Amino acid sequence: VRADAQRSFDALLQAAKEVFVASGVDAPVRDIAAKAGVGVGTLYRHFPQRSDLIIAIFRHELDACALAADTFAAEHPPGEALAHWMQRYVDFVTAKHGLSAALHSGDPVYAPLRDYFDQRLKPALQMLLDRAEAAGSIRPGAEPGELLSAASGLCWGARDGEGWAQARRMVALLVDGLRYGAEPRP
Amino acid sequence: VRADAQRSFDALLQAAKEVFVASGVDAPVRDIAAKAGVGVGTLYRHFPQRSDLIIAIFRHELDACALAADTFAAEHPPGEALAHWMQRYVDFVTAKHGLSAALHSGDPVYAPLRDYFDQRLKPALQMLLDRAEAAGSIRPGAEPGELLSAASGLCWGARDGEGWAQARRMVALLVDGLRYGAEPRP
Amino acid sequence: VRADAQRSFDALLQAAKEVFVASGVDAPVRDIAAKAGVGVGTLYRHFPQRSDLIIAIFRHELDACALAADTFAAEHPPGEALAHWMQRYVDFVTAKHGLSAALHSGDPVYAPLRDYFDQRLKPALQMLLDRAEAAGSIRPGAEPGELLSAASGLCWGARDGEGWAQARRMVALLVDGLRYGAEPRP
Amino acid sequence: VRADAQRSFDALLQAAKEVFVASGVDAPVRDIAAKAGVGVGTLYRHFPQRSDLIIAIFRHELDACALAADTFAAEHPPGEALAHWMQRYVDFVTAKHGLSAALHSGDPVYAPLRDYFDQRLKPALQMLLDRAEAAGSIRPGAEPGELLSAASGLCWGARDGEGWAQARRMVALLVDGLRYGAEPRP
DNA sequence: TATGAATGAGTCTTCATTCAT
DNA sequence: CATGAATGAAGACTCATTCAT
Repeated sequence: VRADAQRSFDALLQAAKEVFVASGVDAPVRDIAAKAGVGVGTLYRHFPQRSDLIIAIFRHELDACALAADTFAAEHPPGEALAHWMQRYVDFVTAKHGLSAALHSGDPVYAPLRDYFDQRLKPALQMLLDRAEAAGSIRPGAEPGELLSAASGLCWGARDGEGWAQARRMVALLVDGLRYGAEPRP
Repeated sequence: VRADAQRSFDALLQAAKEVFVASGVDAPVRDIAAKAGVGVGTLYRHFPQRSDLIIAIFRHELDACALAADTFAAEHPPGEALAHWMQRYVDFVTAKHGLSAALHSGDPVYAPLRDYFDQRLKPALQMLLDRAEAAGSIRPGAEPGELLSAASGLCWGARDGEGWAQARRMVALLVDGLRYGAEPRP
Repeated sequence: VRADAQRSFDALLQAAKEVFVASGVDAPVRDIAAKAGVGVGTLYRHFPQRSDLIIAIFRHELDACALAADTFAAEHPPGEALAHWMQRYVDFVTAKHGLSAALHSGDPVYAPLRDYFDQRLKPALQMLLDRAEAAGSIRPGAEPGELLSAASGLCWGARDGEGWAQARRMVALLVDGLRYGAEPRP
Repeated sequence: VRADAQRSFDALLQAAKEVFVASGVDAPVRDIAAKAGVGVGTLYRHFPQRSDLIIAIFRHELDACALAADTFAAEHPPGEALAHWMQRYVDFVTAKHGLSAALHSGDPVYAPLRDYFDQRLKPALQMLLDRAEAAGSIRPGAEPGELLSAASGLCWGARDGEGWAQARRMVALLVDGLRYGAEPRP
């Protein structure tokens, strides 16, 4: 009995993703189960705690986001790579609507999640910042942790397409702030 | 009986202020009524919507913040006035714990709160933006509503002193973004 | 607003009495509320804990049982007063079907019930034991808490008249056990 | 495959024994299966009804308890044999925590169990009573069925070591009651 | 006008039982 | 035959909101 479980697991993950986007991370458990086409018992079997589900979703997409940093770094000039990745991060955060709220909640259950977040994304952004700084595209002194928090904040409440577009504009503005006062090098 | 009503009103305002700080703006209605020493019915009489209560609490300081725009405009060069006021706005938002959460929640219950917020602060910021733009301190096209939302978002989770300092740094960075690409005029 | 509450309170008490007899003290909260013709919220308002409801039902007769100790002590010789009261206690327990079950369940929900039970009946029995012991009618060292538990246990399943008679015989036997080895004094 | 089935059967019996002691006869089915190291499906195959499992366990231990009567009768004086066996009976009942509840539940599925109970234990206790009575260690007229019920009741709620000790003390007290008023014979 | 009692929908969570693998 | 995943009914509890007093 393996295929069933895997199918349920995947369905739950997918359903939770969608429901969290639509209703936030505090959405009723029953809604997620219903959307996945399984009983609530099945949800509880796979994810005893709500945070288990959140973490499962978060890790998956978070990895993809972190990996994108390398791709962008390889395919774009330093300054553009940074800007692009920040937009990519916006997509990640807005898609995971409410997950940053969980991250910031201070609840100790999310401690591992915070650690994982820092562990994966901070180095990725740090790398992009270093390259952009070395190229003189941005001024020095940017702190990756702060920028990630800030960008998350700028995505706050971005549920619809307009909110997403606004978040992208504001993050672009933030990146422009990094560019302000930079001394381009040859 | 008019004095009673006024007494209830004041007690509710004071109680809500304290409860919001302690438990956030989503605190149970009953807790607020209990702290005020009145029945929940009385609370609903004075504040039919939760947002009415929130507005009542924040109105005074929100007004003060809006008025500060004029002061800064009179006492500083356009670009600096804008930057200073944005920091002033950070102070307001971080002091009103949970306010930005309510603003961004998207919950229609808070619609009146958003309306009042926009009605007071948008014009104030618009004026500062216009002057800074006219002076060539910032590039054109900035949207006050977006900036207010963004700055609120940057204050997300800023409970302690460090969070406040970070919020100020990030808002300063955002303002630098506005400066980036501007063409200074004589 | 007093008549409503009283009406609900009484209805709940009456309903709970009937439901407990029919389905035991673990009957669904909703059943009791339904039988009383009120919402579950009303039940929780009056009786936040299930044990509060049980206590409310049993309190009156429990008090009467405790008071009987004084009466018996005044009207009978120490040894007989003890024996009589233990039979009185049997009547109380057998009449309150399910009470001892709740008392013995070990469920922390019933802790307040146990406390009240101990608070009322332990001192009453202790007094009777002290007097009987002082008179040399029973041997020393009897523990009131144990005896109450034991007598409750002996009433287990005593629903009909025969069960009641048997319970009385067994409790009498237990009291005889206390008498065994006593050294009568003048 | 026959050995597998037998192994599962035995494991389930042993596991159920332990789980019933720890959590009572209403313990989750899953716990028993888990402790036995088998799936719940296997449990249901061997014991379609919960009562089937209870009965299977009960009979085994009940036989051992009944046989102990002969052993005690052979190795101790009549009065002591009775007292000892009653304590042995306490051990049996407390070990089978909650089984007496099932026995008293009135559920017709347990009728054969009740019959078997009476058929095995009543004669055993009757024999001990007869011998003790003949020796003048106890007064005449004791009814084995009542005593068994009573002793079961005294074990009510005896989950921990202290409860067990108390049950033993109370049963000893009950036996002392039988001794009270006896006329020792040479 | 003030009160707070009443309502009941909404949520979480557990677990006996079935059945696909 | 064994497994354990899936199911979903059942029950406890909360709290925003209404309305009788």
